[in-house]
Amino acid sequence: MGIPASQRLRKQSEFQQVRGSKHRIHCGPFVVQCEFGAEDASAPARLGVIASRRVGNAVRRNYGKRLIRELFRRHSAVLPQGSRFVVVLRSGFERYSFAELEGQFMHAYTRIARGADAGRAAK
RNA sequence: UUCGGAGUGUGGGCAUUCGCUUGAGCAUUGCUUGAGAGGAAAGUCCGGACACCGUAGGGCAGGAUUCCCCGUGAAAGCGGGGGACCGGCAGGGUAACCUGUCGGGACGGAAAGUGUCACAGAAAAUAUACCGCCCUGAGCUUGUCGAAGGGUAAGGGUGAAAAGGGGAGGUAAGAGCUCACCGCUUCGGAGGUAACAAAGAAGGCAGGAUAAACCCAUUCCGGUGCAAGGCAAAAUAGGGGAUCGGGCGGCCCGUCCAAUGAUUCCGGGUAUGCCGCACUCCGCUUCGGCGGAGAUCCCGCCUCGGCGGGAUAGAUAAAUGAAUGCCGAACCGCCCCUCGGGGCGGGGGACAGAAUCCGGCUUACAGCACUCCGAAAUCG
RNA sequence: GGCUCGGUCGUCUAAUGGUUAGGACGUCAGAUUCUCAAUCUGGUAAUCGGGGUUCAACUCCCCGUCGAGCUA
Repeated sequence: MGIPASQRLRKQSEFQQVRGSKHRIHCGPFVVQCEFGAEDASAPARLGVIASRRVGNAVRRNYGKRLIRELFRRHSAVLPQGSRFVVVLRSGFERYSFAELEGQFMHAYTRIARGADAGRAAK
């Protein structure tokens, strides 16, 4: 799977900070939330995945987390640096193939990029 | 042969590329190389190892255990055999019951004591007289009448359960009241390692069920659980109130510690990293490792007993993955067809993810293989 | 991860092992009203699943399942 431990969110405080963010995008099988400029501008983006018990048993939860992390790893180069992401898995994600999930993730990314540009322009 | 059920085993394979966790090496933050989920890792139902609680000693309370023998195991448990009991079937018998066979499992004790047994029924545990049967019989309407008193558990009906069975004698009617048989109880004890129990003797028959009701007996159990526990760092108000002994855990005795002591409540802060922890033990060490011994698994050799080599998951918002290609079972569609199968295309694997470790139990499980049981069809 | 507790109509709750599992709110039907509300009457509706003990189980025991709580 995807990403080293240094690029994962590991503390409850970090999760709660991103969960309070306004940037939230629904895309069917999952929800993406992000926060820009939380870290150093040169640091790579960091990711945390939330899979509640509603998603399924331990096998399904871990499988979903692996898929999301793999998507993050493939496209981490184009994500804005110094940002934090939290992906909340929803039940029924298994109905989507890996390619479909990738399309959903890229769609979410384009909206994130627009939001990030708008945020920079507002400053 | 097909279908169904139960049990056991197995639990898709190979290659390439890109990644993750971790050990080692080189280098200095990159490269090389090794390792990387299960039979249930699950449920957390039992038993241990290990760690801490400053005493783990005694008693009570509480919890667990439960026919006998053998094997295995540290224990829990598991396997085999036997005994008694219960249920089905068959045979004998009027019945009670006996014999045989198949199956079942939390199978010590109801004769230490207490409790409960609804509804129905006269009566439910010190048995009882509703109907019925029988005797005496006031009375007057003299009858197949009958107030009242008494005898009776044979018959009726109720119930899950009604206090031995059917028969003969006996009687006013009846009754183990008496008798033989069967059953039962007590004594007994051939035999058996034992649970158990044959023969025999005595007794007219008591002693309903329930202990997965309290309980009694038996054999055992100190408590808490790796979020145990240790080290380091950081932060804060080392604050205020109450109690007077506290460690102690459910209680008592006992024991240990001790008034700048301890507990508890209120308010506030922190909840981070490392070790424990990754086959085990021993020795050496420059603390990085090295060597030896042992356990388990795999491979090779082989004189079939060993020898040689290799290996032993260790994460913590929690690694063990993704993509592509080839092979591939179930299943679906089409075609051929000697009706057994063959070809082409699609399809692409059940339950499920280590969390201190180990042993068991329970539960989930597609397909395939094997064994057993049942049903149907065909052949002999 | 470890430990502990619980599950009763749609919801909140009662029931000593013993009647047809009771009550309130809800819901449905009827009555009342010109209509609605309120009110009255009646109905509907449940023991988490499986097995065992017992004459009889919501209750006792075992296995599973779902859901809570505690624990640094």
